[in-house]
Amino acid sequence: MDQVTVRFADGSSAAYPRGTQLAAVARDRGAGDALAARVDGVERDLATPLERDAAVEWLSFADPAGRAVFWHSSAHLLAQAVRELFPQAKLAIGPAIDDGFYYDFDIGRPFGPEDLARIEARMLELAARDERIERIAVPRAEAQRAFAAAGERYKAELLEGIADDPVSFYRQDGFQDMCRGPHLASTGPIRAIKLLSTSGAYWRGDERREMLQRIYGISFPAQAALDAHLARIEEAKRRDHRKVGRDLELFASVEEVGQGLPLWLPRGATVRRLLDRYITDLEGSLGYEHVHTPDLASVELYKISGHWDHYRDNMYPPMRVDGEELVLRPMNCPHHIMIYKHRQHSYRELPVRIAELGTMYRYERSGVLSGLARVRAMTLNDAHIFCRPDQLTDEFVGVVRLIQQAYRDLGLRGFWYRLSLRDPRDRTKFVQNDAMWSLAEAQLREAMRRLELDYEEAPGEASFYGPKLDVQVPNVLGKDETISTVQIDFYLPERFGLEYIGEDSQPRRPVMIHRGVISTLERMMAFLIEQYAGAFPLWLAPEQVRVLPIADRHVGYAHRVRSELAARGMRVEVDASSERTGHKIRAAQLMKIPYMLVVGDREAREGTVSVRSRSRGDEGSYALAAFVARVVDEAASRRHDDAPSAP
RNA sequence: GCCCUCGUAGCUCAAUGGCAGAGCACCUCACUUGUAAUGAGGGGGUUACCGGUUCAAGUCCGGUCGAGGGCUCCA
Repeated sequence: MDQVTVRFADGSSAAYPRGTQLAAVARDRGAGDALAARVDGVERDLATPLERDAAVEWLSFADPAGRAVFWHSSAHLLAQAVRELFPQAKLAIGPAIDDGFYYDFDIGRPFGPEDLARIEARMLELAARDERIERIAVPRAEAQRAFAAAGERYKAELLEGIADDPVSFYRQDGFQDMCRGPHLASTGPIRAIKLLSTSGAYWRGDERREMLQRIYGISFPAQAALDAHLARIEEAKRRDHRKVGRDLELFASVEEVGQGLPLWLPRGATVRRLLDRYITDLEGSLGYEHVHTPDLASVELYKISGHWDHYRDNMYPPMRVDGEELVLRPMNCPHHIMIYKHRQHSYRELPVRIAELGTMYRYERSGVLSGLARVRAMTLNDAHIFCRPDQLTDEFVGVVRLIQQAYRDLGLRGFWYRLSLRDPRDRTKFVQNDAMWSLAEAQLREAMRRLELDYEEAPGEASFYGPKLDVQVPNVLGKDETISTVQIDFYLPERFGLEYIGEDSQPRRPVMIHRGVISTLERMMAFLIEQYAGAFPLWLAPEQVRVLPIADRHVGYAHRVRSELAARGMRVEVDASSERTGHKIRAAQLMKIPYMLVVGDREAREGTVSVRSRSRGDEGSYALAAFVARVVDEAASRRHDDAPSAP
């Protein structure tokens, strides 16, 4: 009785004849949607025979790992279609990514939109044939010969980086590609495909090497899922902060001012001021001291900090005046350090928390600029905490609590924590001081434990001077963005010779924490615009209430209503145009103004307002005083629970 | 910076190599309006910029600038 015992993820187990293929087990277990499987933790094709007892976990399209298999096979299908349509194409790499797949080709010319349509159509034809995908083992030498004969120099180079002999290939319908796998059992499940874009991409991500042509695509087991995905992309476009920023008159970029140098229009500047006040007040209540420092500094300051050596390429070149070399500051920390150094500090007064919404200038390469999200002049919600080593954990915990509070008020959700640590093997990217790193990393873990927060560790993602916590927030497309960051720094205190006087009246070295909570005002603005589709919660709305008089004779009463609200700090305008009420409502809705107050004969006579909410529509009549009280209260509560308005 | 795509009125978009147009917005006039667009009229353009091909260029070609999608970068 030659059997193997299989344990499944649900805890059950079953016995099968040795050599049974996973596909047969899946059928037997009713796991018809399995695309591949994890066998003892290793991903395998369903064609894999079971040769010994094993733990098996099915991977379907519902699992990230299953999707990766699906998209990886889709990438092979893309390569097959391109190879059939462009026989001269040389293949590079084609992995699955978070949202689909891509494949890099060298075909000696770029792909155009018509090419994408043809390739996509060919992929669908190939998938419909439901060809079997099989894994084959090819002796290394044979693969080398084949690549050389076909001129597949990229594949040949990839093979050099692989130690296996034989190496695995996957073959479908006469097309084959060197690949580790696993893959789908056949091409049939790939029923809906969309090729989304083409772009240039450097071979191996190295800008000194060949520029290849990359095709991005996505695929699904069913058309409905593809349609839903494309609808999400459309929704993201509708919310794009660059479009909403223009439509709602929040900010503008003009060529005459320069690349990456946006102008904040009055409405956008209002939101910016509100964010500035909000975070400044919150920090003030938590013991931060706000300062103002200049946007320029002597280049000497950055030579001391070490930034000049590490970061010069991203700084604007120095201006020479009166024998001095000045640079636009690319960060604020050296200025804050000088404020700390301005006088002596006792161990009793630490921690010192110096904060500033400081404007910084970074020379970003032109290709990376994007709306407000990536600019060359930006104002960072920055602060530097100078503390004793024994205070580090407490201070770190305090910063994380501050972040949590800000996210509650701003309505940021779905975020997670990433501890970015050094890669101990990379001796060039990180400051060399093993004891310092170990201590800092241990203290961060301890703080996270005390906060009872889950986090992921990301080795190699630390900054050069110390480990950090990044708070990742998913944007409209579900992609994570780093919004807040808390960085431990033992390095700059050393560079600048920072001190405090200890209990024993001897000088000691403080530790620094660099932290940004709401990122730069530019990036936070971009993020919030997209999150709210421009329909800011009442407390952040640039115009909170608009009064709509029915006819000219009601304009006087409308202004009285406006004054009552303005006296309570509300931002209110009157639409005194000669349009019909429907038109005024439409205009206010399109500007996403939270409340519209319709006032006519009845309201003027009774001292009321007819309230319309942008999200809930007509809410009926309110006594003016009652509405004022309600709306003032709602703004103070910073509620952000009203649904985004329809387009 | 590199690859590709794109650049027409404030916005969204038309215009086979053959007279630069529409809707919205703006201005004027009339209407005095009750919960998502009242009607009529008017102004607004070196078709991003520079050069070339052509009898003729928004359209074709080259360059520059800018934007977008990626690559690279993000201490």
